[in-house]
Amino acid sequence: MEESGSNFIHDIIEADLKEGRVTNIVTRFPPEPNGYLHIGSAKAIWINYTAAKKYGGKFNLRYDDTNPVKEDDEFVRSIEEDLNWLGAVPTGGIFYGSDYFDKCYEFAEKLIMDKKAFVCDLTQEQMSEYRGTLTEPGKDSPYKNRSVEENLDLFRRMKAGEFADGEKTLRAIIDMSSPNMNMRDPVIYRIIHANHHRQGNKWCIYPMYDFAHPIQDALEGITHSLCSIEFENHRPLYDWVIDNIGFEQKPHQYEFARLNMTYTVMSKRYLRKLVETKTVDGWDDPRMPTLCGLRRRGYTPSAIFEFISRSGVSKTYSMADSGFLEYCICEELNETALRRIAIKEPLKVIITNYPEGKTEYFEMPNHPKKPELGTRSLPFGREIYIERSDFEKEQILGFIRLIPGGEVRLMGAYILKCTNVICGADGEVLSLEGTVDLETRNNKPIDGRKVKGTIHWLSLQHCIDTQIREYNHLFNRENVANLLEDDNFNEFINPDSLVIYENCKAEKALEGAKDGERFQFVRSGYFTPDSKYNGVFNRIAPLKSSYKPE
RNA sequence: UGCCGGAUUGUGUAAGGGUAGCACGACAGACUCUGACUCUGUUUGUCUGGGUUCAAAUCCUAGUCCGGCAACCA
Repeated sequence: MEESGSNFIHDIIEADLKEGRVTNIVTRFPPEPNGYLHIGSAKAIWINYTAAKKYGGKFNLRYDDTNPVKEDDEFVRSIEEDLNWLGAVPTGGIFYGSDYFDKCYEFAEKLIMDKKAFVCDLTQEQMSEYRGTLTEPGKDSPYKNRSVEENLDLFRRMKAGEFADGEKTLRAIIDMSSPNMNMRDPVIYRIIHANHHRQGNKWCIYPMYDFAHPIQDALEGITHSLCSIEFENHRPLYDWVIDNIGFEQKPHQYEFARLNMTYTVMSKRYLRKLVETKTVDGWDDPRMPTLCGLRRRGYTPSAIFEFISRSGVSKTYSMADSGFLEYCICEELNETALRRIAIKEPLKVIITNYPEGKTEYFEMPNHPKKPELGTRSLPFGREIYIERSDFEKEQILGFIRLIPGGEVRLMGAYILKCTNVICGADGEVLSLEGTVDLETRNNKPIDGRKVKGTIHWLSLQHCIDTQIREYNHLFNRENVANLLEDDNFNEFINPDSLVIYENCKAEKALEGAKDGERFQFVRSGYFTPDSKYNGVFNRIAPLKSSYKPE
């Protein structure tokens, strides 16, 4: 992961460094272990990781696990796996927000003693009423004037488990008339009698994010706490906590725009829904924007970071073109992927002028522009398969493939002429007959005639069976982020987001292709073996085509 | 009718008083035993109105539009 380029966050860091406000940069990635990481998480990782790296600082991973009912070890493991895969090493260490619960508790008591927090008995409904609205100020809780002693006693009894969930909360004393809702005496501790994935039953009171996060940042010596725009309104509260607890070294929060992409959703809520409704084949479905989905699809961490890096960082609401992500993986794979032949919809061709039982071998380059990547030999025989779409019964404007009586180059082999079309009763093409020009092995036709098209082929005797899965946009609308409010997004699901081809043929060299290997299937796209199902190749991305049928 | 942000070509992002640049896309052409890759060229932009200035995307001002905020979620 390179730290090339710059953005407004780097400008801030450079100014802080220059003015001597900070010396050692420390950033952090604070995922809540309540779901799988997605490409938007990768953006947050990249921003934090590269900011620290560029300025010689540290990058922490911190599981933000302050709510026991939502979090799970399963997600801790998946986050770890995804981070490993990305190669985002937490140079500053791995932490858990819940490991700071003792500290949080201590600071909460301090706030009480400083008359900056009180125990409130209001129910959730009541609190909502007291809070006011966006345009009207709230009013003070009737419990706001409890004495320090009473508050301390009550808070300790909350901790001791004397009260039921929701019976009491600890609230910061700030300002019920603040235009910022977050400052209207926000709850900082609530009672939850639940088993915590890491703390077990040690606690029955848990700090809220707004209280815990600045504390965690301060304790870890985070200098720049980078998060997405939605937390912008929380910054005053973040600063309030830091100031009122009295940390000497103050971390500062800065916000950037989260990643949105066309034709997909990024919120955990909707991703979960896609999984739960079985719209997709799990969190790692290759159509999902999750990191495990992208991994299974065949994307590389480098392509993902290239995409994020080149997309830039700003505070402007934006919608990244998912075609650009595809461009980034193709750009990389064009350089690195070995070329192979696979045929999605095979059409048999019998070469009538080629001896029965004869097999000859053609050396095919593994990469057209990189001879150092070697060659493999491809057997050729009297019966071959070609791609059904490379044949047309009639000449079509702009079509430069095989037609009856026409010629086409068999890639790396001879020029083939179609001499006969065998059709079924309904006119469907069953197979072809043809002849090859034996003079054209490694040669252009001697009579100088021009043969424009080149198609790929496979010897019927020597190929293996396989299945190919092509993936397209999950949604049929560019912007689905705003269209899902009514919860029935089924009508926006692209029915062709997964297309399975059952009876495909592939060259022998593809047999036993391993997890994580990526190939270019010539004239088709980039593919990788599926990690879940044997004998299946997933299409990572198609090759571009400038062929536009009229 | 509240508060906080934001607005630069189709998309994303630079330039922060001095020639609006880059990438992707689109279009046109060259090359090609992958209609890929590569190469060449073209196109389109500073939200609007005022103001300051020799000079404004940039500063001021008034609007407009967009995003976020009323969990004991993060």
